[in-house]
Amino acid sequence: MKKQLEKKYCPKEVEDRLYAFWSEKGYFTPSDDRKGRDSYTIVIPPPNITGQLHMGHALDNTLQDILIRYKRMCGFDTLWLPGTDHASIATEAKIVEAMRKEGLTKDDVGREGFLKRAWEWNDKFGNRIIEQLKKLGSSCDWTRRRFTMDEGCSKAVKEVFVHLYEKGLIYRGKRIINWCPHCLTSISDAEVNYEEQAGHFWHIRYPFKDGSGYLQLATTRPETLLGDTAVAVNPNDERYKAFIGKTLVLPLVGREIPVIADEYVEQDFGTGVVKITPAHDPNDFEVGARHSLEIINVMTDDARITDDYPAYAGMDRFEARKAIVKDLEAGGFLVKVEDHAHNVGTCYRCGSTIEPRASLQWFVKMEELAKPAIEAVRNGSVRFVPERFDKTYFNWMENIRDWCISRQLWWGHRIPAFYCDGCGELVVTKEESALCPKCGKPMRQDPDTLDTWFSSALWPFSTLGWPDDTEDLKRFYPTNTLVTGYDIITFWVSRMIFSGLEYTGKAPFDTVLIHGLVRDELGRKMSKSLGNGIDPLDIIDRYGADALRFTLASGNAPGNDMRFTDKKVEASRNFGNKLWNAARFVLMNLSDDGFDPDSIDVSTLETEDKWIISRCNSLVREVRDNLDGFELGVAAAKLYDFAWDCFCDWYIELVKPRLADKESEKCRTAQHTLVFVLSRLMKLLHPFMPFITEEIWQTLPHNGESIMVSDFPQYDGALSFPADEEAIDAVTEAIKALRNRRAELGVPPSRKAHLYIKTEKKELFSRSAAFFEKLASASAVETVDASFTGEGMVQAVTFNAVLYLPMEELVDKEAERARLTAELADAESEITRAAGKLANEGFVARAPAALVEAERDKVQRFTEKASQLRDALKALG
RNA sequence: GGGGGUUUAGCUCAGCUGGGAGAGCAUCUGCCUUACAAGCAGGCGGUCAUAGGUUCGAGCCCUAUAGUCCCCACCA
Repeated sequence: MKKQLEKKYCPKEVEDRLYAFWSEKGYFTPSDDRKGRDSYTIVIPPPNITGQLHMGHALDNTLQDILIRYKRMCGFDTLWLPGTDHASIATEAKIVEAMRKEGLTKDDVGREGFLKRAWEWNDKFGNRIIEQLKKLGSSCDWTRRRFTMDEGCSKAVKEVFVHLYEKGLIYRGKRIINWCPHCLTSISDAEVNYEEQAGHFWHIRYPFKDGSGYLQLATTRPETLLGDTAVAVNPNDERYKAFIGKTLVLPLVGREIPVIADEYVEQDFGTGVVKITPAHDPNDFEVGARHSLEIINVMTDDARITDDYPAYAGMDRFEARKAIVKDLEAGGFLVKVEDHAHNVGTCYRCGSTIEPRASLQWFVKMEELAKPAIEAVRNGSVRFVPERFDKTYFNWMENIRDWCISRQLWWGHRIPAFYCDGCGELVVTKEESALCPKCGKPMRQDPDTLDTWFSSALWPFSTLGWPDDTEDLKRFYPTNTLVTGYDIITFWVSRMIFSGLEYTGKAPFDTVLIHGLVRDELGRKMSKSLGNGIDPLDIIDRYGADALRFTLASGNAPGNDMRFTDKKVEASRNFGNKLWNAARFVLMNLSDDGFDPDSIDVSTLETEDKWIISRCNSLVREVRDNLDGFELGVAAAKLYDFAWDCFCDWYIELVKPRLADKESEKCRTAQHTLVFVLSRLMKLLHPFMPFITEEIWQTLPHNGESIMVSDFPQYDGALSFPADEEAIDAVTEAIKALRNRRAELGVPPSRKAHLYIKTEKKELFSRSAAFFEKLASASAVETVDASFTGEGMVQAVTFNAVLYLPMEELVDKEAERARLTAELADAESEITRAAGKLANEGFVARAPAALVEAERDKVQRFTEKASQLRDALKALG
């Protein structure tokens, strides 16, 4: 009984059904009987619970799924561990926004109420992106799904915090941090985007207290003048040396401030005089620290002027700027205003202008942690693919600054530090609450939460049960490949590396596979504000998940950005359809289901069977090599070429005549070869296109219940037939030459012609007569002796084959002469080129012997060819 | 200011450790050849950004220049 497939492949009918099938069978979960084997583990870069699947996720997860499916089929104890990230600031912002629509603020609902809403949000939306990942075909072990705020991850976070604190690597200190007056939290340096804005330089005079004149300086932010506690000049600046140590009176405020000397001031820039506002500028803060200056904060959390300056109190910083400039002008302090473009830091979440602000925050001391992390990459324990990204990494790690980990947010891991309001004692503990060790009173927990990346940094091991010494940790840690975009090497990858080394003593993975960004058709970054994002789910809906996956996996090199166009997906969809139809062909020609798809009796094979099997065998080796080397795009291209060109366009066509006689042994061998090769091809393609390959494989004769858990093909020396490969290559070359010639002459395929072939491999060509009849419109094929001459000469190079195609269309002797003359010229130039190389002593002496031999062979063949052409010209008269 | 990518066919891009330039799309010409028109056959199209250098031999390695994109730092 023959199974039949629909004429066109329809992904929608297949994908959900197969995904459910795999899932029910439990294939995604590492099976117990593989325990003890070499493990292969990937942890997913956890998507934000606020997120929707975008092309970046689609790419990232396609690559991971290809690797994990490949390794699973290779027999590894394979785990792909999924989960989500609580994404503190992003989620909190969304919830605040949702509450705003209800007319509520955070303070209205309180911390408990807010967190309740946040957890509800997670329940409601945290699943969304997980379900979307399934649509892509992701073979994650959902039974091990984790969340950065679940109990285990939270335990790991506390463990690490306490560990680092006790080691002296976490400290609390007053520093300048980036403050977002809209989100009302500190944000890390990495979360600040700089954009150039048109601004001004206000030149202001600061008078000396003793009335002996003034110093002139320039500022882009006159409102910070309220917090000035010094004015600085370069100690080597001859213009100002005399003023160092004198006292100035701060305009509008009246505060007496000193003139100090600091190397930080550049003499050439502006007037060479700088106002110092330690509370509102990172550089000024450093200067202030060096000179023990007072730190005066002049702004509230939401960037309004504090009540300490009644004239401006309550004004927003930009209003205050106007007011202050106006007052400076009125007071005669303002000298001039210049236009000045400068970079302004903005919040990556909301775009508000960042206010640098001195405040009390928690920091991780990075220098000591960074050293082993740098070493791990330098000595190869962790490898970036492509390699060049280690430079990005080194650049960041070698210039690392302390990491501000406290956030003034509620959604996140609360800092496990407790204060005693009575005596000011500080306790850091893993416990839920604490009593003051000095006065015994209940302590108050720090209200702040940790940077999202603090928990993400622990992801490769916290998800496997660390700090407990769990079975999973032993079985799957360290993980193997981390797949992510180059945009988060510094945020995330670097932090996982130092964390893994510090807490587990091992690098968390051995390879970091970096991919680029998916851009739109015009090469622009996909973004919400541009509205140019392409929804992967929409693409899946229109073309199928396999088409999307194949598109993302092919046509670009690791680490490079790619442009996404519907055209590319169409090409992939067409490829899927091609496979589908190849399978239909094989099935409709299958006379029984008894063929073993996994082995074949080599002794029964015809030359063309050996040709395709041998080609397929080389393909197996190459694809394995490419996948092992993370060259997924190269592997995809080879599979595409083999499937379309070798298998469909040649092998199937070559074998069609044999399939006509269902009773013959040759037919059965062809059927078996078709099944054998197609089945192997499906396995090789399965990591890339899991759905269609499973569907086809299931329909073909098969061993086992799913391609997903079948064995990935292995190179087999017994399936290598170089002589047969060369033979069929010679035949196809001749066929192409004939087709070419016929097309040039405009002869329709219906016009058959008698073919004479002169060759040193008579047996091969006469045996191949059917191929020439089927594929080169020959009416009959006759092999002839070397003495034969005739009209319509067509040449192939291999085996000195010369084909004669006598046709009425050739009567134009002049045209024929011109063509032969041109071919002769080509042949002669080939001879000249090769002979020239051989005449080069350096080449003969230093090039590999095989290469030299090949050139000699060429000279011989083309000499032969040229001689044939001359004969043909002579015969033409 | 520091670092990195990229420049190959009309378009989008491959080209792994140097050994005669490839694919898809587009375009042109012929084909419904009983798996596939989402297809088949054939063609057109490239001084591999520029200038030097190393080498018997360079798209690939080195140096410089130009265009373009990105990352990091951030000048009051």
